[in-house]
Amino acid sequence: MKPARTRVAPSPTGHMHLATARVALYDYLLAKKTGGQFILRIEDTDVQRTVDGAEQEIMDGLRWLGLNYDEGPDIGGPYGPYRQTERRDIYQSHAKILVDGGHAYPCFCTPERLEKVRQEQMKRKENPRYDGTCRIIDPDEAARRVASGEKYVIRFKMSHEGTTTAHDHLRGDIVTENQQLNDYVLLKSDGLPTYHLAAMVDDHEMGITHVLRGAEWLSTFPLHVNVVRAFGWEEPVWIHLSLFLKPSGKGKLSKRDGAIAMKDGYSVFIKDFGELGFIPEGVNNWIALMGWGVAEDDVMDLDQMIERFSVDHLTASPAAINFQKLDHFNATHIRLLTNEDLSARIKPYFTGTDLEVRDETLLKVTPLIRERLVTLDDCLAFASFFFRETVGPNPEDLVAKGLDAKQSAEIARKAYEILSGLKEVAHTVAEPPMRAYVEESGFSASQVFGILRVAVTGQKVSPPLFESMEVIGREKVLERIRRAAEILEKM
RNA sequence: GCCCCCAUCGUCUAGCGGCCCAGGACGGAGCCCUCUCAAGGCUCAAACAGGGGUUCGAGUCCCCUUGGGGGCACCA
Repeated sequence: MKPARTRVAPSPTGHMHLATARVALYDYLLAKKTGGQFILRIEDTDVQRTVDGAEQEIMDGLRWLGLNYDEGPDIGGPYGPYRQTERRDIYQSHAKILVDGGHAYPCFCTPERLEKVRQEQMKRKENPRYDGTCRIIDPDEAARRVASGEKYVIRFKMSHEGTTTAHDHLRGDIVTENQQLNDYVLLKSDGLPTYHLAAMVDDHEMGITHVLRGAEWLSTFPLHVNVVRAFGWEEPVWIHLSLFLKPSGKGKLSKRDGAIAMKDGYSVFIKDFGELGFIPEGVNNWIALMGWGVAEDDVMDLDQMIERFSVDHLTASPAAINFQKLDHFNATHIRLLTNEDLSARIKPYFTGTDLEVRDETLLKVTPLIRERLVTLDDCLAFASFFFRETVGPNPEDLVAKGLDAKQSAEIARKAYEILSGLKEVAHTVAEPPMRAYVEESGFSASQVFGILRVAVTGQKVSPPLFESMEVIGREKVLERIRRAAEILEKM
C-alpha cells in the first residue's frame, strides 16, 4: 500500500473528546502502517467559539496517548501553516477561483433576512434552505458591490438538477438528489472560510490521501465532493467513522455525558483519563476496538495495532461506549507493564497524601499490587499501609469469623510469639512456622491469617499477607501485631 | 417534517453465498485454585429485528416494514 497522509483536524472549541482521539488513532495507525505521515491541523475558523488553551489540550492529549504527529502547528512541516486562521489568504484565493469559474457567487443577504426566510419556509413545512436571491445577480454587478465594500459571503452554486454520487470507503456509493443540497456558505463575511471550503482546500494542499472523520459529516458529504470536483482535484479516500453513542446507546455521546461519567470515575475527555488512573495503552486499546472489528486476541499495544490495522475492517454502525471494557483494558495493560515502569507510573498518585513513598519500597510493593489494580489510583487503597507508621485497625475487623475476641487475641499473641522468635519476616521464613501453627491449633488458615492481615495492614482486603509483612519489616510487623492483641484483649 | 446513514449475544464485534445448529472480547452465572481481594484455569447462559424476494443454498445479495442514529447555521 502507498504511504498514506492522514490528518486529524479538531477545532479548539472545548475539551478534547474521545471521538477526536479515535479519529487520531486510526489516522496514526494508517499512516504508520503505510509508512506515511500523520498530521495535526487546527480548525480554528470559528473565532467566536475558539477557547483559550483548547489547542494546547489537543496537543497534550495526542502526546499523552502516544499519537505523535509528524506535522503540526507547534512542530511545523512542509505544508504549513497548520492553523487555519493563518491560512486566510489561501482560502480567499481559492474562493475566488470558484467564483471565477462560476461555481460560487457572492451573497449579500443579511442574517436577519436569512432568518426570516427560514421561518417562512418552516411555516410552509418546506426544507429550510437558501432561497437563491443572490444566485441570479449578474457577476459584474456582484463584483461591483463587493468592490464597493458591501458585506458579503461566498456561497457554493449547487446544481439544482441531477444527482451527486459520493463514495465512502465503508458504505459504498451514496447518491443524493442535488435538489436536496443547499447553496452552502464557503467564505464567511469575516473573510474566514467555513469548514466546507477550508477542509477541502487544506486536505488537497496538504496532500491528504485518506480523510477519516465522524459520520456527522455524512449529510454534507455530497457538498464536499462537489467542491473538490469544482476545483478539479482528485478526491481522497473518504472514510466516515461511526459515531460514539452514550453508554445507554441512546443518542450521540456529548460533552454533557462527560459530567455524568466523571461521577463514576470515568470521563469522555482525554485530559481526565490520566488523573483518573487510566494509562494510554488501556485507553487506546479501548477506543481502537469501538469501530474496528478485530476477530481475536484483542489486547494490543500501538505497535501491534499498526501491525494489524486496516481501513477495510472499520465498521459503519454506531457504537455505544462501555466503561467496563475500559476498566478491563486498563487493568490488562497495567499487568503487562514492567515493575520499574508501573512503579514510576504509580508514584505520582501518592503526591498530595501525607505518605512518604520511597522508590525502593515502592518497587517492592508494586509486584504485590499490580494484578489488583484496575486504575493506577487504586494503589492508594491497596498500598498506603506500607508507608504508614501505624495502621489503626477497626477492632471488630480483628475478630476472626467464627471466633470471639478472646480467641482472636490468643491467636495474635501466639503469632507474635512465633514471629518474634524469627530473625526476619521474609515470607519464605515466616510462612512455614505460621502454617505449622494453623495445623496444630485447629483454627483455620483464613481465621489466623485474617486476624494477622487486619493487624498488619489495617484492612480486611490486602495484598498477600506474608509478602506484605516482608516489605513492611520485622519491627513494624511485630509492633502492629502486639497492638492488635492489646486491642483484642480490651474488647 | 425532510434528507442521509446504520441493523449478529446486554455491550464491542468476527462473518465479505455453502467452512456457522454463528466465533471472540467485556459484562453475567457456576466450578477449580486460594490467607482476603485480585489474577489465572475450566464450564454455562446469551444474538443473525420482521416480512418478502434472488439462489440448488442467505447472517452474508435486493426490496419493504420496523427500530436506532445523524443532519437540516455566515459551527465544526
